[in-house]
Amino acid sequence: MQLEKPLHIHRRHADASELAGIPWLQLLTLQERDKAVAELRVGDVAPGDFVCRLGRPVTYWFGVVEGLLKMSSDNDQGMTMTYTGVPPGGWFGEGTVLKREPYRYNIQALRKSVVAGLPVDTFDWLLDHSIGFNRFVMNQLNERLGQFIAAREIDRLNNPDVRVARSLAALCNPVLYPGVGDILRITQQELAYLVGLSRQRVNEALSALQAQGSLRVEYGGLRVLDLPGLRSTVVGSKK
DNA sequence: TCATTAAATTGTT
DNA sequence: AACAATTTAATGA
Repeated sequence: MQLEKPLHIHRRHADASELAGIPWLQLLTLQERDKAVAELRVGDVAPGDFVCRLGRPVTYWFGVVEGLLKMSSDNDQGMTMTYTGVPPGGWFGEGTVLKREPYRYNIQALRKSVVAGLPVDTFDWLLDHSIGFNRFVMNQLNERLGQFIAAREIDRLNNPDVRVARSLAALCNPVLYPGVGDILRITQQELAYLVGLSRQRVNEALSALQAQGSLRVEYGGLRVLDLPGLRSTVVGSKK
């Protein structure tokens, strides 16, 4: 499977550009923000590195500043199933942090990435003190619920083009992943890995989606032109 | 800053 | 899975 890599990546403080990539900071008051920034840590992770592992105690609430992570889980047979990718702007694990449960999944870097972490105690403090923070977390939980329902549907789809379209739409969710914008930085190989198809098939699907005008294929990424169109893509064409 | 080279990504079979 | 073509990143003058 995968190599065991060091788990704790929190190293330095975030610089200005990294702070700008953390969506919930702007919802805080100055005092709250100061405290959060003081406790925030960022670190670089290499492809294959684990950000958190299933079963380990919760230490941080994590977010992606740059790069791409993969959320996966191992079933009892040791098979790894991938739930979703986590692009820039995505924060995850509120549920486990809230309940102080062990992580229920693995988070692994798909490529070289910058990850930010907020210590659980600071998370709790913000939850107790900040209206803006509460609103963000609530929004996040609600939106993620929708994502999981959509993910189950995607799993049942047998048409590769549609699977790719829906998965892409999920990765471009502006609420969960505000750091993405209209260009999603992801290679066809990475997308293939997330969706569970061959790179060739993904390439073919992307060409079809480009022909239908939903996106444009670019080097190292995709420009999303019609997000609703991606979501409603059906076999053959748009709904 | 520019030119050259290496590495990464894509399109195709 | 392999290959060539294309794009980006890295290097050094």
